[in-house]
Amino acid sequence: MPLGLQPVARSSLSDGVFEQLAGQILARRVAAGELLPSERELTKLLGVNRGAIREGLKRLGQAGLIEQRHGGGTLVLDFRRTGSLALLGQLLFDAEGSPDLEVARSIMEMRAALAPDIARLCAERGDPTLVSRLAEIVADMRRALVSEREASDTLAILQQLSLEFWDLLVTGSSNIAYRLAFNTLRQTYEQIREALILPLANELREVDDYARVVAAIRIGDARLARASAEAIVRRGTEGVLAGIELLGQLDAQLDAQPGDEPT
Amino acid sequence: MPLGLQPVARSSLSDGVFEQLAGQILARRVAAGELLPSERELTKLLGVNRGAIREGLKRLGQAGLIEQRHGGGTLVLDFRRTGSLALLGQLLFDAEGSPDLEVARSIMEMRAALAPDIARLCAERGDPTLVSRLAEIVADMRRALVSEREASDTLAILQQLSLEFWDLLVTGSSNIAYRLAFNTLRQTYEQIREALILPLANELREVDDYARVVAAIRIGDARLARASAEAIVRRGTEGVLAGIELLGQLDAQLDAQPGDEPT
DNA sequence: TCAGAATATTGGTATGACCAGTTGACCATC
DNA sequence: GATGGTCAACTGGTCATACCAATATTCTGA
Repeated sequence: MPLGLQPVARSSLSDGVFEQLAGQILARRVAAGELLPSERELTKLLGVNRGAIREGLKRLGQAGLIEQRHGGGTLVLDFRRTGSLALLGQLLFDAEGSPDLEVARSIMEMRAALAPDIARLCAERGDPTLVSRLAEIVADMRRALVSEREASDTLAILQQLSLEFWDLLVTGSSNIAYRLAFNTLRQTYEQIREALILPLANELREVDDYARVVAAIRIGDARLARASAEAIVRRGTEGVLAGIELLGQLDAQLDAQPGDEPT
Repeated sequence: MPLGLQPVARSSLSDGVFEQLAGQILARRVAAGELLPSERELTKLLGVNRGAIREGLKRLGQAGLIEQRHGGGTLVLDFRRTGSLALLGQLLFDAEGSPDLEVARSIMEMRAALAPDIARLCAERGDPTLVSRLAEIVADMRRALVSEREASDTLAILQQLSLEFWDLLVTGSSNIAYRLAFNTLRQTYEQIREALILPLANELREVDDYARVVAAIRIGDARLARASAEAIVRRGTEGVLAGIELLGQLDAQLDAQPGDEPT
């Protein structure tokens, strides 16, 4: 009885420092080029000791949001020029917790651009054991489709299998940049995983597409692998873009009868 | 008289902690699943106080290399599954300072996959001011080509202009994921910038290709923009892959008469 | 044999001190 | 007026020490 339990989220003070400051910067409540309050001031503002402040600031620096200058204060950078891909996760949700549709769209677009090339490389370099493992996943997908679960359960399972499928492909591509980018995209993706189940339904259900990719890799046909992978992600991209379009129209309607003022 | 001076490199102790530990982990001198020495031990091993250790560890955590568990030690993660794209820079050079050709190849492949889609989005969404700025860059490239500099200077200038060209395109694509990925790739790219000048020569000199991309964006022809961008990066990718091939053969020859033993 | 308590170890937090760069005001010099 | 030096007041960087909180290990007694 797994019960779907998860480890209780724990977070340190420095995590809180990081998230709060990152949120402020990404929401442009502090402009690039300005100075952050000094570390000693931040201890008062945030109510934690200086060590925690510094740990959080180091993370902000690594994320490309700030630059600490000995004696000269902490400079806020323009994250659009210096920010790292890891910021996608922070950008996906605004302060009120509602997802940023443009960010979601961006992620889907990047996925659509990378996936075909990943499959291509996989076909050029892929090894036999990889192919058999991919085939197993496809078989699992087929089983999930014909099982007598509820439709939403089936989709969730397919989504999980699909993730594993792409994970294997990325590994098979032997491209460390793809591997690392995939890690980041996946982490971000997890945050909106459930919301994407329905928009991605058309992509997830077309198991034949996945089978075509596997077949192409098996015979080392890079061009076919590429095209087949493109066919997969196209369905999903279309679904998500359509969903975003819909939500955008909804927002527009809500804006016609505004509730609260922006800051 | 600019003299070609650069800001003196400075680095804090926690930077040193980060780099040393990251280097060890990325070089697999500590395996995933193992525990790092405790913070108190690290203070002795590295000769710095615990605050600096912790700041460095926080950065390692953000980079996806470790996981700190209250009371349970610091776990080394498998960076291939959890590492962020920002690690590319660390991975590009090994401990002896020689570049990892596979990493370089990965970067070029990712670039080749993203560039066409960036141009495509740019054509779909690009605004007129963008086009005029792009046209200026192309004009500058033409000027650089016909000027009477040394060939290497010309290429360096072209390389710089090319970077600005792509930077503008990325901005025009209105895709935050591309933007952030570009930042990271660019930072890594800077480390081997000079070494890439010659392999990229064919790409840099074909200014007409760049002009075609601009023209396509101007008329909003996404398909043409995509194809033209692909033509640009293909030249560079081929050049670099050929160069890597060459170096690989060289290494193989050197390995035939080994000099020192691996650790 | 094994639950449960005691202990050691680990990361998390707090404080206070001092070092080391940066900045700007002020001033002497040229 | 421009230049360079001095000084005080910041700022981030480093250090030592203590204690809290969670986990791992050992010991103990039923």
